Amino acid sequence: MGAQIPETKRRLIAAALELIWRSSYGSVSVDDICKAADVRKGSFYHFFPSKADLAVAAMDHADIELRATYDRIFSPASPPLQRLENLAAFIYDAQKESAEKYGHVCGCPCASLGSEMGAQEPEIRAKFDEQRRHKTRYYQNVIRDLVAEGLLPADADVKAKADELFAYLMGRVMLARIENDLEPLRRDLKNGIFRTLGIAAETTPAA
Amino acid sequence: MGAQIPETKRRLIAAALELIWRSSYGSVSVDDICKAADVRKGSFYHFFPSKADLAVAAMDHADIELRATYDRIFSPASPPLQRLENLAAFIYDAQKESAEKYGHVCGCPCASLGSEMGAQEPEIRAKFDEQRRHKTRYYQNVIRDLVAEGLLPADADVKAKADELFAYLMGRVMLARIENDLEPLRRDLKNGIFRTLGIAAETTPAA
DNA sequence: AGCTGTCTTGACCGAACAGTCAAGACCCTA
DNA sequence: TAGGGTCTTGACTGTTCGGTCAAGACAGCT
Repeated sequence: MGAQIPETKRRLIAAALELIWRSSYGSVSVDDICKAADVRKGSFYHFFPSKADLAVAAMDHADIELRATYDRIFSPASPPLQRLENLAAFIYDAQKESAEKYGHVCGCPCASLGSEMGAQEPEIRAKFDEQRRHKTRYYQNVIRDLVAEGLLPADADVKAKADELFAYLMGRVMLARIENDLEPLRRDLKNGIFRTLGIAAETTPAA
Repeated sequence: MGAQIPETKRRLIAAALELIWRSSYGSVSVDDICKAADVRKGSFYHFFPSKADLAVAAMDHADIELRATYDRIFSPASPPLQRLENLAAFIYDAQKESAEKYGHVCGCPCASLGSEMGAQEPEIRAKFDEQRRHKTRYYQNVIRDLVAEGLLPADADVKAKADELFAYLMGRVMLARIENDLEPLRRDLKNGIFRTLGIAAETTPAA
């Protein structure tokens, strides 16, 4: 199981993810990635048949890195409303960190890659879809618990609500990147999540 | 006023918009655009100082082309709920048309460009922001009419709701592009708009 | 006819691009 | 210690990239 990824390959993936996240797939060359990873080009093509394959590996890496965090955010030990607040806070914090580190809000690398290259590289689209389904499983789980607690009606369409939540969050994060603006995430994201799911929000926007 | 844009320049803008919409900024070269517009490269650089400047002009063109359509969709002659239904139907129809014409759902060219290049080309970000503000003016207008008709409470935050609607629609359209899937637009967009604005939806999802 | 400004042309540039390859270094196992 | 698979290296390929340029075509004006 433990795939035992070689150090060089790991460095290439990490460098690619960082560079593509900051700018874009098309703006980052294989040479850029090799230089950032301190790896020669021949090694690159030893591990990856093409630049697009590395991009897919980078998407995978980004997703897998987040799994422990998502397990913590959606821990069944927390009440479901708390989990949603955790999610909103995490998204804001992660985007804020990217802005401080790279000078601008970086959004979601998988969504940006999917938008830029999904049509031309089917494997990128497929990887995005896989990750979308993976994330909506967390959302479905918390929605079911909201139903169980009576915070959502028993006949709520769990799958539909989870899909709506994914679309809402992705849109908000991408907009934050495009506009380079964290403020709407800080101010409105929590209420937006509640509204999207149909939970009566008692809170006012963050000051 | 009538800026009198030369035919050659017009062809370059149209070709650039089409090619970038289909694929992406980074995947389309100046040569590609020139070939599609049947224009020689020297002419290109006579009209545009750089590829990025053409992209901004293409965003402008895309937006201006839509203004008459938006005026029709949001005509004050229609009841406000009808305007929102018009909007949902237009978005679906436009995306469906792009899918039939180009083989896949193309999303919004300005959002894709903004995501891909906004960080590196400030003028692209600025143009996107200008267009976002322009569109939210339509949304604010219809929200005020919804308040006037008692469909929204008198103390509704018009600007906040308009911004939420923009984010929701952009997210939905970008997701349709990434996943190459029209179905959620057809099935859920109308209800999603109502939910985003806080209007009690009496309708069930489209079959 | 001559001038001027706008537009067009096609050849041209150096840099950057994705990708290749043969040769060798390294490490495990036999 | 010999062999073989994995990895590394750096030079290399042919193409394409965004952008430049000088020369000329063409129109409108005088």
